[in-house]
Amino acid sequence: MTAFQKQVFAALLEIPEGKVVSYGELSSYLGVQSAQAIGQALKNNPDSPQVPCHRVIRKDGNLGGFMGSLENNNKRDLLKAEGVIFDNTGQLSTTEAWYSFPK
DNA sequence: TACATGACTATCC
DNA sequence: GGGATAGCCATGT
Repeated sequence: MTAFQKQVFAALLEIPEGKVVSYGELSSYLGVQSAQAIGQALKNNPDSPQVPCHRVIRKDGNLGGFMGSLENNNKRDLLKAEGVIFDNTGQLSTTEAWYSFPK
């Protein structure tokens, strides 16, 4: 568990229910300029049920590759239950779900 | 220590 | 507008 990962997860927990953030925004918030670093931290997610890693999506509104790695299409429904609507192609259907970090 | 990889993004044909 | 390219940072081998 690196300090960087802790920051990633801490930031994730600040995301209110029904909101999502992009890798880029998250990385900027943490002070780095690499969204891939975020992905690395997330895929090593030690607390998968606790950390809402499914609230981190690509900047273009696509869920990204983690969806297939996890379950099937249940993630979309899970997010939908939280208020984040995706269409059947895995694209974010509403721009109102985007969350901006206060920093 | 050095090189390769990735759940990404921005730019350039 | 869509595909290819090159930076980007942290990790793992």
